[in-house]
Amino acid sequence: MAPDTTITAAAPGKNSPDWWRSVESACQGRWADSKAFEAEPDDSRPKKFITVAYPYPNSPQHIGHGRTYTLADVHARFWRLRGYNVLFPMGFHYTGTPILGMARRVQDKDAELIGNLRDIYGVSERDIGTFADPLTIARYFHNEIKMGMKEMGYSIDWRREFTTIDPAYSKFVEWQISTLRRLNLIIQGSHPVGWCPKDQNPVSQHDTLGDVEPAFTEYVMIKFAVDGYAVPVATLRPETVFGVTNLWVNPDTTYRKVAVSRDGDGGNDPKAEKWIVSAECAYKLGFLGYAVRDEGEIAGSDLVGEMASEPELLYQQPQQQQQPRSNGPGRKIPVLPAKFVEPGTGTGIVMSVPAHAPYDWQALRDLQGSRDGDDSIPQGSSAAAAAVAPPVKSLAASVLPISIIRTDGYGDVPAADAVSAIPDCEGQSDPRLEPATKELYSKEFYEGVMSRDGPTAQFGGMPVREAKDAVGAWLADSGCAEAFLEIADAPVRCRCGSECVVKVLNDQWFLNYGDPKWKEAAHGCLNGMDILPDEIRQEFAHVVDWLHERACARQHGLGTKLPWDDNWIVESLSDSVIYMAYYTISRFVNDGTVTPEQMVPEFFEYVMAGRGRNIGGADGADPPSGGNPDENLDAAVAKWRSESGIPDDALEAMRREFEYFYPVDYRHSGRDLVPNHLTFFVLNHVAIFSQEMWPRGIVVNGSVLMDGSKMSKSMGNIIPLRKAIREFGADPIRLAIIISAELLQDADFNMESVHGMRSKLEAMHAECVRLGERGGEGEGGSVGLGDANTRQDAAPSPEDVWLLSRMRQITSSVSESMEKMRLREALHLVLFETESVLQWHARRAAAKRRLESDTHGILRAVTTTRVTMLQPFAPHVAESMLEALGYSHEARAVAAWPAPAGLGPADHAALQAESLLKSVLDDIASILKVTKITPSRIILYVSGDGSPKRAIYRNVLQSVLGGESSMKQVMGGLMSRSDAAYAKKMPEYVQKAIADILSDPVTIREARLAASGPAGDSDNGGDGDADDATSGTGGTAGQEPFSESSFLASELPGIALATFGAKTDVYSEGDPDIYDPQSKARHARPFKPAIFIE
RNA sequence: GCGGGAGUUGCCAAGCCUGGUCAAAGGCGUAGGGCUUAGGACCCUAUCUUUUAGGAGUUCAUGGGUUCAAAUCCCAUCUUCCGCACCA
Repeated sequence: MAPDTTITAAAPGKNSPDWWRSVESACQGRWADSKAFEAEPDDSRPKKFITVAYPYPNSPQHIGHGRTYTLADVHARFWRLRGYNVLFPMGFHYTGTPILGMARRVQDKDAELIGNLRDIYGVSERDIGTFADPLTIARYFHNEIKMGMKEMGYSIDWRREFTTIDPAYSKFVEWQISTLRRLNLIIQGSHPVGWCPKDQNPVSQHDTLGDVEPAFTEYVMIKFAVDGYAVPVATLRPETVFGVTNLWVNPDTTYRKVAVSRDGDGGNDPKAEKWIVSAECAYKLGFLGYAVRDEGEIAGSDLVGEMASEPELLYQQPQQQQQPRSNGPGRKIPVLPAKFVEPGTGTGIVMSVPAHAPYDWQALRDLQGSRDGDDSIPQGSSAAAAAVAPPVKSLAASVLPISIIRTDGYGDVPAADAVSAIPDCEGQSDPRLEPATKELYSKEFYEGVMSRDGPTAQFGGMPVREAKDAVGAWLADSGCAEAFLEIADAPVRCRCGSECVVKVLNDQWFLNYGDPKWKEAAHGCLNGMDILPDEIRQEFAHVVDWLHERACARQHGLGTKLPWDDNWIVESLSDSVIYMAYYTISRFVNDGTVTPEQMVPEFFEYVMAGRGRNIGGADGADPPSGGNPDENLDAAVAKWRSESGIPDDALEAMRREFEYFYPVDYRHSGRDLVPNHLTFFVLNHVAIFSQEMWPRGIVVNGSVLMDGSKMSKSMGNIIPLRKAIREFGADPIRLAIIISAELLQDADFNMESVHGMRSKLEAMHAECVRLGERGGEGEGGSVGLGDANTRQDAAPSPEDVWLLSRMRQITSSVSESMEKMRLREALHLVLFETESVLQWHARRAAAKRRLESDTHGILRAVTTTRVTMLQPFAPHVAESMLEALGYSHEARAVAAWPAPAGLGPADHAALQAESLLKSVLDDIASILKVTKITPSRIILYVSGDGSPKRAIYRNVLQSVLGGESSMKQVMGGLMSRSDAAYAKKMPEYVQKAIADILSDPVTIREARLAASGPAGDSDNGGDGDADDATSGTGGTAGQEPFSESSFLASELPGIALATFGAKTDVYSEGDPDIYDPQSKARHARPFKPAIFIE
């Protein structure tokens, strides 16, 4: 006897963590020894290829990661038990930037990061010391995660493991990206990114202090002119350009005069323009694709009082001739001072639209403040106004608002309305102007319409929300305006401390997901896929529609270089979209069958696209199966093959491996990857592979909450998986994860639940030990239910028949749930539903004083079935349970998923009989509860076999089963039957019969129809049609009709005595010797006996 | 804004697709009991209101509607969570 088998069969002792560890390590050792999960092509078996998104090794796994992998593992194990050849592999995603960022932070001795590593992730000081090297980090956590996966019992084929920086993988990515380019799906263009000027790096959320995602504000920069200089203003509301009355500069700021050029350098480019902007703006322009050369400064105060020209475009429009704007065409507008102008925002110069912008309105009022006779001057602004130089004041006084947008609920000058709604406004620095501005903007944006007359005539009647873009485009097309991007939630700081800017990258490579043909193919693929759960399907469809160009290359980080441009590295989501195919050959890389040098693009074309297999050759039967026909390529591959140096048999083995396992049957991942990875996965497959290699299924799961709240480092509620395994055991954790929520829901994980699962499993195991100690006829044989019917005597007990029937139902429900990945439901059935079924059986058996030897056979059989179904969920302890039940090593190794048929036919008659028994017990209990009597005798009156109620009941049953369940319909049906016209006299009974029937499950109804007498017994000929339709149901056709009175007389007294401590008599309604002191018997209805208790 | 979810009896959470088996699973909490006097261990019972006969009443965000029948289907409203790109 092998030592491992003795370890696991023992019951858990006092120290349950030790016991769990021993069970787990024994099982895991056995799996490894028997290479249980090393899948090879096998044409005699159907295959399933199940994959999960591989982990990024920048932290250890926690429970949240554990969920996705556990779901996938249960899935893989389930199909394996169903006889499929399942491949379930794993890799590690090294490419990307976060690990680089971590390494940099370790170098910088970042206290927060080091604290987290030490306290939350439990990394030793010594190891942390080595983390200055990014690869060391990746390898450390790679190992950590892998150990955790093994300890969780994931059924992974580890021979195929790889990392995304392996040279061979890089070759694969080169092939992928070159293929996409050959198919013209990769394009080049410009693209803005958050940028750290010091590191010369794009920044993302991981790279910023406080993990802020750099977001952009897109301004329209409109160029006014002063003295031969362009004076650009940045605005979010380009449509208001028609209402500009003046410009604002900050008088305390020193502006820069700069030479700006789109290309070349600002100084020497003859086309360079001279601009005046704030120093901050000049700096930012340098990152936005402009060449900027400083040519001196000018004080804001010196700009005040200058007159600016608006863009020519605005007064060239013929429409405006009808009603010239106040200052006339080609008008000049004054430059005025305002303190609210921030040099760090936009260009540091602002256009003023006093009719529609509360700040502008108020700032003008502040300047005009001392005007005589105006008693509406806000308090507090007089002092400021007094300081305004007289020429400026008179300039300001000449400015009149130009109204250009009509909005319901506002007057001609909405900004004035908005400001006057602020009591005692304290001038342009009043903080209440901010919300007022937001509100007015929002109202005008959604409800406003451009005025039909005046300067806006060209856009007259257009809703503002459309005019905004239309005017912006109109200005830009004419060269009067340009886009200006700025960090929205500034300042965003890089981890190095410097402030980030927006940088426009000019030669960025994009995957053109906007290509309509590509989208169409992706939709086609999705439509044919099994998406679990199906609710998420429309989300995929929407993402496909919504995707457009996506950057697929970056300049820094770990990864594979673009084959045609080694300044760029393949972006790390783009290098992970078809890698499942790589699993089919990675074991050949790992064992040295093929070397990275040999893995040229032609290699992949041969193995994965089937090219070059029949050129000049053998059968010509296989057309090239690549998704993209290309004869030159075929020829090239054929040529390559003859000189590749890879032995034919090795090459064929790889091709066979790919052909056998591909496509992916199910791809598992978290819900967060739906809008990116999972959709890219589909898109890239349809682009690169031929249709028969397109993925067949996706399984999406929700995230994990810890005790109801999100897991986060700051809350300290991250529990590393390996720590949890040590404490509770892998199987209890697996079950707690599965039982906590259905697939798409967020799972609320908590330790109590793990605890509960552990005791549940321990109790089950103890039961197995008990059953196993008695031995069993199936001992050493196959694991199954062949020994279920072990009773030697002829007639099995009703409760045994019932138990087997229920198990059959449960088994088929579990199978169905598993196929749809409703694992929570499946596990619930295995654990709890089965439990309550067994409890009822035990109660029945105990009431009959059946001996253990009598029930042992059936209990062992049922428990075996249950444990078999538990295997995918709790693989370790289930194996130990099977062993405890007495099954040999060999039998356990092949223990297959139970087929419902193995339990014999479900006996609906037995199901309905037990249901009757239970409802009678419930009725007795509720009578006792209400009356509070202590029963000494219970008398039952069963509706008489020949009573008219039976005939009515049967007819009603037929009506209801036939879909007619309203009183009207049922009565109509009854009337048409000659003998049932009797029903007319007892409509209230008919009503009750309908209610009785509707309160039973359909299977019970059907069984009762079959049980309520042979077809046609109460019919005077004629309508045999209805009877034929139902006579076969319930599996009791040809048997004796079910007799309520004899069933209850034999089965009820024992259990009633055990339950209520009273003896029971059962009478039929019409019995001559009936004991019925309170005339209860007349209340008896079929399957609802009347009860009298004394 | 665009898109996708969610709102159930003290809490968490099933059920809704396939309307009647739903006063509504399961877990937690609470109360009582047992295990006989260690345990944050285990087991049983109860847990919307009402009821001395198995019954009745009122519930499943809110308001309408469809139906013999609605937590479940339809419409509207309110509240709330998540994703929106170069980032794994």
